[in-house]
Amino acid sequence: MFSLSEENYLKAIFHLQSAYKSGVSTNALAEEMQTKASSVTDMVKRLSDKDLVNYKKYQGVKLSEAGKNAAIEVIRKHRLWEVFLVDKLGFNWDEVHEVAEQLEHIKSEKLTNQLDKFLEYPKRDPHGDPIPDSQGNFSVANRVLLSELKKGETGICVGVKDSSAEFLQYLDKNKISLGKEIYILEKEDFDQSMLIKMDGNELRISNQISTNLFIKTI
Amino acid sequence: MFSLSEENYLKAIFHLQSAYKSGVSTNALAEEMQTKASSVTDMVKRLSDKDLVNYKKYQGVKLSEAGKNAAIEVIRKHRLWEVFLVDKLGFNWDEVHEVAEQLEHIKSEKLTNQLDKFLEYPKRDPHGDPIPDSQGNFSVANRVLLSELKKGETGICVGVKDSSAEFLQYLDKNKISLGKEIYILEKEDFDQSMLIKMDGNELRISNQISTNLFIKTI
DNA sequence: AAAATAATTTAGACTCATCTAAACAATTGA
DNA sequence: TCAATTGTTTAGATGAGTCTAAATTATTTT
Repeated sequence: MFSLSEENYLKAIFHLQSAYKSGVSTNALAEEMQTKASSVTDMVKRLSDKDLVNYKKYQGVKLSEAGKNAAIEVIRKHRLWEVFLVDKLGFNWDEVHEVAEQLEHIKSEKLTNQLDKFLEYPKRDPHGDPIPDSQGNFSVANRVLLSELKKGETGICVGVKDSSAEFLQYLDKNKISLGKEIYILEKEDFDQSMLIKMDGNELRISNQISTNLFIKTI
Repeated sequence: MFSLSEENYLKAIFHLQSAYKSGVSTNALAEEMQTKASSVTDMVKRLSDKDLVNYKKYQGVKLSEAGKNAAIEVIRKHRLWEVFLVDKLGFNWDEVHEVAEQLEHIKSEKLTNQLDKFLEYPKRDPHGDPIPDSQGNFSVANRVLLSELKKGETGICVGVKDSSAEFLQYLDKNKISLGKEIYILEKEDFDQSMLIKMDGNELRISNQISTNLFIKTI
């Protein structure tokens, strides 16, 4: 079994690793964990002693197979609990993160698997992220950022990259939600903003927004 | 907010306090917490500094109003999660304790109250213990131990005093569950064992069993 | 390629929660 | 009542996880 802190580090390394496709640097991990580089070095050594990561001084850190499995298990629990909170307890998608951050550390295989069953084996969490199954397998999404679409193209909103409450509330306010069809009317060259059509209405979207919305093209 | 360890101490003091109706001794608390007396003294001092307990050297410890409220909140969460595990996730009543011990520390008022609502405001947990409402109020049960009934009396099984897996499994094996009607056919003077009638069948019950089953007389 | 800068690690300290061993206080009983 | 026993507290140490400040290594710049 791993400590709460160890699990959080493994999760953070997993996320950074898939974002940067290489060894994760101490500073990047410190930034992600909201802590100091020296604390990261200490923890990374402990994780290395437990063979959860491969670490060589000054060369960043990578998850071992065991570390990766542990990280995926935590992510599975996090996303299942998010589905529970939204679907069963009536939470909004911008309210679930902190609570799921706590629930993801509950240790009981039976709990996780029964929850999965109770929720009818959901494939994605409320933000469109894939949920690993009990074997740790999950679909790597066939999706692109809205910012990559060109004028005249259409896509369906399938996920968010930033799942901060602020961004999600912005989306709520503009009635943008998963499953919505979006058509690109115009795209400005100088600031990358776009004019989109959704539900028959026109809406202007900044680059900051379009680079945080995942789209499935149709 | 309180730490996991602080919450566990508050809960333990609450349970011992209502059992012994006076200040809780260091050794009793050490026994309940499965730790050493010196560790208890340390923690009790910290709780006292935070005004969660009243403590004077060598005179045991009592919960303050704030400490009592915190303890009740933890107990409320513990029992609500137990209901969730049994009613929604199909756990047996002997499997819920350790998981609920973890879930009871999740901090989110909204979560607790929405869970309560989702479960339709249950009054008792799977072991028959009362669940405090969001104001901390709960019915102090009008119940007696089975061992207190006399020959010829009848009662309904409403709770267990010992909720260890071993005891609960014994009850399962003998088809004793909450709601069952029990009639006392015989009571032995020398060992306090009793012959009971339940579901039309006769069953011999040792004193150890009858002192751990709560009954409502009818 | 040496100097400046940035990234990383080490050293030493802190808090929380625990422990053992020793000291001290309270209770019991001869 | 005073000695023995039991209960409780203190002193000092430990491990996890964190911090600051200083030292070390890597990378960039000139």
